[in-house]
Amino acid sequence: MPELPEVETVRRVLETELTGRTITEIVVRTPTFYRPPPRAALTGLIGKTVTGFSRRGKFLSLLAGERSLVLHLGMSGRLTLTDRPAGNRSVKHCRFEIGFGGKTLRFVDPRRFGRVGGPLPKFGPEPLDPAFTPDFLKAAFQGRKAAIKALLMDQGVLAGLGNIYATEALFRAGIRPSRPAGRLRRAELESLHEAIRFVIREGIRLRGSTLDDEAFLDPYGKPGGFQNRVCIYGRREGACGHSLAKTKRPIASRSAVYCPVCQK
DNA sequence: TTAAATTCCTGTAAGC
DNA sequence: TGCTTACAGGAATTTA
Repeated sequence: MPELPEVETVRRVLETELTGRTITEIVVRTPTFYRPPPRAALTGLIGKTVTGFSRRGKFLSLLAGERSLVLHLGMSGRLTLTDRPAGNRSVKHCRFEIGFGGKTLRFVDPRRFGRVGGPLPKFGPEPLDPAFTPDFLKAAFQGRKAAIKALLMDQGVLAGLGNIYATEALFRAGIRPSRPAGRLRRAELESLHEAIRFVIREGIRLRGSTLDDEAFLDPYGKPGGFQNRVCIYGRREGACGHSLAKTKRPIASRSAVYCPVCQK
């Protein structure tokens, strides 16, 4: 599922491939989005030239001068580049296509959790921004009783972490996902800060993580490499050699995996 | 203010 | 084998 490193990987590819190209065609293939895209936001792009792509957290924005189009991949969304013309009806789960005269950008989203258009929500800092510091974590967690993992995945606290990178960062920092955030000690905040930056940087460097066949692929259709560096996510035994445990209760309504030996 | 629960959806896995 | 059920996930929304 796309988290910050995956979205950043997509952003870099699209910026390289599409900047300077002019949008010639918009094909909305399935009008049955969970949140239907404002048609005008899409069709208004016709004739505009792409000036770049930006990313905030897991949100991606296509920039075309004054106009922009916000995209979120949800959990199964994929942006695919093809040399085929738009309008191929045999592509399954294709929600819309943007034609660039010879190149086509497809938004394919089987589970329809993806979003198109609309404003960006409020975010916490980017993990690789200088504003993200151990002191920031201390202030953000002050007095909070919620599980640390829930806060790490709260985009309003810190932008870009999802289940995979939060799980990995907590393992590397030796902190159990169920710990109340406000009770972390200074040394733990420091190693957590370091661990978050490490997994995000590695995730970007390795072009995201592709954990199974249906998982993330970049716009060329290429898998990422971070799955080979994963220590506990999706594994039965941790990279530490210990067998992993699940928290009794889900955290932020999803199961949380940890190493009962290494994570205190 | 915070936090927990609910909702969207469908491919996959597990259970019978 | 075929059917049913449970589950997974991110974020907006609702409820406590």
